[in-house]
Amino acid sequence: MPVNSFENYPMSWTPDKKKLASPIYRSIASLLEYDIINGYLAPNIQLPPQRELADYLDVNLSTITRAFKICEVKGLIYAVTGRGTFVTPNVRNAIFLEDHAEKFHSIEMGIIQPLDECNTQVAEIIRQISGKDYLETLLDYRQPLGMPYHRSAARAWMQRFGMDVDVENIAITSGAQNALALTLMSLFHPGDKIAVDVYTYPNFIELANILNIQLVPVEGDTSGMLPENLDSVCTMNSVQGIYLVPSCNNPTAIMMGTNRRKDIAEIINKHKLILIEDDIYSFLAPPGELPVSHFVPDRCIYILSTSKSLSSGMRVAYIAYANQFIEKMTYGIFNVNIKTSALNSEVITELIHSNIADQIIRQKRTIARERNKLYQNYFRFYDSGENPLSFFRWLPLSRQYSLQEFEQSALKAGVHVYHSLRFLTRKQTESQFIRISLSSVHDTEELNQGLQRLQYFLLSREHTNHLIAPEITPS
Amino acid sequence: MPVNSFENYPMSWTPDKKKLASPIYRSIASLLEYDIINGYLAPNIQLPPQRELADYLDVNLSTITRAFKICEVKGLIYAVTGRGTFVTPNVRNAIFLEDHAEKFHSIEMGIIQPLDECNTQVAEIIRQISGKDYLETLLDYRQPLGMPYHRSAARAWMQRFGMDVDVENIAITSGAQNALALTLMSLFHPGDKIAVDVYTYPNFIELANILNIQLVPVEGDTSGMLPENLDSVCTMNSVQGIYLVPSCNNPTAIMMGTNRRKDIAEIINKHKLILIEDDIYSFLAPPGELPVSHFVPDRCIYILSTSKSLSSGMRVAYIAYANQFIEKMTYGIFNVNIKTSALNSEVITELIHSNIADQIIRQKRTIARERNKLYQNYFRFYDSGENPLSFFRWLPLSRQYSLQEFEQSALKAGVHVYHSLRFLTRKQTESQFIRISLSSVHDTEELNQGLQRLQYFLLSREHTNHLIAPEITPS
DNA sequence: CGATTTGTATGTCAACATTTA
DNA sequence: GTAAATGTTGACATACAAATC
Repeated sequence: MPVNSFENYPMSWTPDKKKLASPIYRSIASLLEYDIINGYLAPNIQLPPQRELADYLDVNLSTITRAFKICEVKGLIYAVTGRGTFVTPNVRNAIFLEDHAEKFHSIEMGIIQPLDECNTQVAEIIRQISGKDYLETLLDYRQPLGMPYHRSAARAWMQRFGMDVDVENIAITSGAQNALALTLMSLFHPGDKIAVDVYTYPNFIELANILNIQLVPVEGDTSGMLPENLDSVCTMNSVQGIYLVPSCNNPTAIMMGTNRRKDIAEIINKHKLILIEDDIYSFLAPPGELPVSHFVPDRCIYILSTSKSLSSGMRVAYIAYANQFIEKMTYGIFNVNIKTSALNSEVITELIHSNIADQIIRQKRTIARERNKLYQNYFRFYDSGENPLSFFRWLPLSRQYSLQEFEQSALKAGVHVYHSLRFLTRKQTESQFIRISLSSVHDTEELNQGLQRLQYFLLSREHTNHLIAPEITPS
Repeated sequence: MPVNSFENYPMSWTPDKKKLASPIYRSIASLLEYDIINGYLAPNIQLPPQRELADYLDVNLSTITRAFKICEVKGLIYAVTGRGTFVTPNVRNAIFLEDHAEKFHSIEMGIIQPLDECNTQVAEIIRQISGKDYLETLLDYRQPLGMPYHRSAARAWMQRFGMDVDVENIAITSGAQNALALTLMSLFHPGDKIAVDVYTYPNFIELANILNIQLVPVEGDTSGMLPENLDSVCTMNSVQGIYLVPSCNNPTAIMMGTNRRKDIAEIINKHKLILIEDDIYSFLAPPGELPVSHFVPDRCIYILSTSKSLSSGMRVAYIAYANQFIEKMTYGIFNVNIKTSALNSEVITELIHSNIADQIIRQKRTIARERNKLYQNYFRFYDSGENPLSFFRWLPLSRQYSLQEFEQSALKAGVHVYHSLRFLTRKQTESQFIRISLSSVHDTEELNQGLQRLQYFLLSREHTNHLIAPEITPS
């Protein structure tokens, strides 16, 4: 091979050799960072192979590797063995709850709002509480884990979803995301590995990134993550934990059946994993289904948010933890939150005690059923294992798009949806999907319009004959 | 040098050579971690020099260095060039807000409650808000950083304390501890170093521990941290950040004067540090004092909690960040909290707009003045630079005690106070102190009794003639 | 499917910096 | 104040692993 290949095929980046100072690797990293930040290197452009650059600069290959590593950690570039190193396009996959849709007069089917129309009942409860004479006792600093009365309500609410633990193993947190953050901080270390579904909740991906925890994707089937695959992944990888959303995986809407839950639990025991079970959609699952945590009571963290089921604005989630984690979780809660506002927690407690919580859930299930029926007028469910009441649906695309290009075009076509790359924990990407939220539109009429627009948009884009929705029934 | 020196002086740790598998450095790190976690290596014990261990295991010196680095990042060991490597003592110093005092019929002068008697006014505001017809709009999922209206109120409140930034640079968080957690997660990496006062806020110490961020203590004087020392520490250590509580350092009560603030700011600029300014006690500082952040607007994180100043139960803090941090902090807030409850934020906003906030602060300052006056009937201020309105005081002890023994004895003698070791960020401990909270007792009468008990207790313990409070004036 | 390209991981060596005697 | 002890850093060589053609 010619040593001077870069003379024939000029390199995309040729740093000035004279500018190199000791330490060389830092020097190279700074030059690269400068050129990327100032736009001399366009997004997605391929950098020269490390060996070529090493040759060109007369330094060792590893020195380039180290320089690139610095920039990779900063998120400026990404590298794939065998393919090359590329400048990162400026996207992160966290989903923000801004109304992208409004800006374009688009219909919101991207983010997942929890049918906030039920908030009238919550407002009513707040009014009631504010009239109580014990109001002031909710305003102080004590009880970092939650007031005993509130933790009892949490226990009762958990029991309703098949999770039965002692009050000592329960705490109140400021929402599910907060509970996840606490859990990762308290029980895991940087570099630890957690098994996840191939497609999983993007904010969990982001959180793991921030805390330098590695996610190991595990393939699944119609019933969710495959026990055999989890087993082999753990055998090869020294995995410490597993994250599951069994009632309705976000984004695939897959619901884990009882047998699969037991099988997964067995592998969790075998490899002594810490189970992080995010049961935020338990209220959409068939009543009576037991959580995976039920089968591994000694190694579970069970998170039951009330944001989707009852009220998003209150920011209250319940978390249950196995005995072995009590101390660490207590410290974690204290060191991240000090505590969760008892006023908010009281509101949820009252909802539960007054049975309004049950009403709200029934209401939400009814609306979800309607909307899913409407969805099926346009597209069919992708997988037989999907939760039929899911707030979102998963639709395959017939060919490959770029995330940004696809979402932007859809937005211009009047619908806000999310592309599957936002949820992907693996590098490779064979098939592509979109996630369609059914719960953020204001009413059925708007949903109908959104689905129509989406169908039209897809028909125009997916110009292969292999159509995504073979049995489209125009409304 | 004899190669077999470890035969003469047996090494404190002799891992089994046969257990080494490839990769060697990871293998060694695991063995070490195992032995520390299972107690085979006592805290503070010195490990063999890296060279000895390399000799003993027949591996390269750098291989040991790498193995040790892994354990150091995990916080298991710490190393000092020229001195050696040691097992980290795993003291947890977080202070829990449980009522230790009640159990012993003791008077609470340990934890720092924020004079919660002002909560009647807060309760009144909650009642008002619950009657408003916009209540429901506070209950949804949007606006992760806070509603624009709330962020404007935050801006106004910050301006009152000398911090003037744009609304775009402000967010609402769920309390100061939460803001600190977000900041450390978003802007720092495991292994990074942050300069702190020798004695500092214990929950910050704990948080740094959890996130594997190292704290580097910097000596101070009557006016707080010394710029020269900060400078030299940064020159030697590659420090990335600095944490300050300038209005009233917890636990020393030291208040940083204007000139010192400017001088520290200069060093922050010189070393390009990230300033984390925790201005929770700004309402106790002389009006008109400018935050340190004011002098380093491009590298500051300014945290203004309302827990101590207005209402602890609402869990609302305001955070301002320099332009360069906007993106990272936004992601951090979203990934840890999703958002802070708008209901709580609305309560604080209303307190600010209705001027009740000002009233509360005036009230708290008056009570603090009284209580400090009472304190001076028993003990004198330790340092001339202390904030005279501080919610807590700092009292030197004349000899060395063990933390637990001292606090327990005091509890039995009827007072709950905290020993200085809880706040210490350095290993060595020459002088000892106690922190005395003045703001958690119910009234002046109770404080009087508590101080009396404490004085009596100290007189009986500090049986050297060199008394801590030479000019005690019995009440 | 096997050779090639390309990035990654591990171990080694030498120079350096700080602490202590 | 110098020498010894001890941890840190930068750079390199080699073997490995994944992607591509």
